[in-house]
Amino acid sequence: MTNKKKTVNLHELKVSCQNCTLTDLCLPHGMGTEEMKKLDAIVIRQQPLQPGQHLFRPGDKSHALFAVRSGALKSYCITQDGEEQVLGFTLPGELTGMDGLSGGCYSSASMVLETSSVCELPFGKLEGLCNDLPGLQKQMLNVVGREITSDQHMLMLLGKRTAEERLASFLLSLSTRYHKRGLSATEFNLPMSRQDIGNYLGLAIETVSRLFASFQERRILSVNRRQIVILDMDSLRGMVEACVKQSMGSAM
Amino acid sequence: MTNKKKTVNLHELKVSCQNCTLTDLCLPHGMGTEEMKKLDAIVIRQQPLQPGQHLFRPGDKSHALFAVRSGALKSYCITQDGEEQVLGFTLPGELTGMDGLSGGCYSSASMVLETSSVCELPFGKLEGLCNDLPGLQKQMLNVVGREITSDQHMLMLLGKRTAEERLASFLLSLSTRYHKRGLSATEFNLPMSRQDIGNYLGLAIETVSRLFASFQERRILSVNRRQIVILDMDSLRGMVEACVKQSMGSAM
DNA sequence: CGGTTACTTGATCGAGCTCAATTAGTGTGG
DNA sequence: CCACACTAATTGAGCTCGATCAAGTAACCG
Repeated sequence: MTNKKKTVNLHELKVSCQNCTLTDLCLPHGMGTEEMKKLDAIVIRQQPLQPGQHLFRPGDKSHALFAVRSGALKSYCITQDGEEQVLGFTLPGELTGMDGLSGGCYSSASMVLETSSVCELPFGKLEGLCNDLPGLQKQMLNVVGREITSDQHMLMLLGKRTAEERLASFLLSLSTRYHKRGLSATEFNLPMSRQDIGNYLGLAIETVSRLFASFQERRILSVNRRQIVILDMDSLRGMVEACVKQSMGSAM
Repeated sequence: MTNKKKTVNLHELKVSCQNCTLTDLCLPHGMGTEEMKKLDAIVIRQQPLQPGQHLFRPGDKSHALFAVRSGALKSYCITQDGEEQVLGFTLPGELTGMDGLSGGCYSSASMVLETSSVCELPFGKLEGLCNDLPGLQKQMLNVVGREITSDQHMLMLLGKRTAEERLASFLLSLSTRYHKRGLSATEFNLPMSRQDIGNYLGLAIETVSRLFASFQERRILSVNRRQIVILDMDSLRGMVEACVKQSMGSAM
């Protein structure tokens, strides 16, 4: 770590915002090269993180947003009686830590699910930069607004939808998000456990398992542990009569 | 409307941000007099609105946030199968319209529940002002962050809590919010119908009604149609083992 | 008044939870 | 390489909370 300055520099260069393939999804959406360079200057890039590691925990002094370059995170909070409540998953190109924007500390935790590479965007510097770059300020509010719309979509899901509709909606959301990222919309690996899925969707783990089995029987999915192949996208879509047409797929 | 210029001016003066009793809750929280005057200049004040009127509907081009001075609003969206999903209620001192920050249009509707007076904060002017007033920019993100935290609290409620816990949590939230506004924490009128409450909490209207009856039997509440008196606050609190300790009470 | 809407109360039923047992991966150490 | 432990996931059986269906009551309004 003390040797090889050059290697580190090369690495830094390679992962600058300009060369990142996530620009369409991440903060610098629609930015010019000059603007992106300025943003680039404030971004802190961490070493890849391992499963189980935390970006932050509830109560931690909040200091930054985090952009996921690769891997996957889950957001959750802990209820007073010690239960975990999964709030969402953050996939490449998406941001987490927005609940830290108010109150000076995070109200949720963010945990790494699979080896992930993450960019850190310090609030203070971000705010300062917003004054220079009106586009960034707009984009910040845009991203935060998407988060709100997405949360509202989840409220609808939990309030009104059956177990089957919830899982279908969840799978479609993952599919859409992976597809945006340039990956297959029909074949992907779940980065999270059944436990996490059930918790997130407000269902018992057994219900999730049974639904996967049922979808498989009906030739809608092929499921092998965490490997998912969507065989009948239309059937899934048919189950989801959502309001905010798949806005769930945005920064969650 | 064509006569009486003076009267209008007097009215305008009276309802300036400086004289508003909501400063502690609304956007200008922690602002100096000068800053508040600038904010004041961009605020549009509408005539009082009547029950049933809409501030906006899903799909409307989004142009502003709205701050409620008095009265109450409900936010909701419509699912594809025509059902209504209530997303939240906006009480005095709180903002609505944040889901319009992304995508150029509102994804939800905002409807007046009881005669309300509302301030309109145009996005464009708000953004411009953020450059002048770093405090405002911070406060904007703060308010939006609170919205996110609050939505996350609802996710937990709908995902994990029983009908009883949901209604208890809802009543405590109202109590807290009215109390902040200087009103009684124990006696208030519900601005919304049982229908709206049930819809919001993901419960059937009959369940809500039965719970009110049950709470009354147990001397926790006194309920007369929409008049609520909380008799045993501790019992209510005991039912709520929430994570983000009553952050639900913030701008919803 | 009669009609409409908001709310309450009762009776029944089922989606999904809970409890419990089984199976399939994933290391770990000898 | 295999036995062992441990966790993740599946599958089965019964039960419960809250939804649904249905009927009745109370406020409101022209």
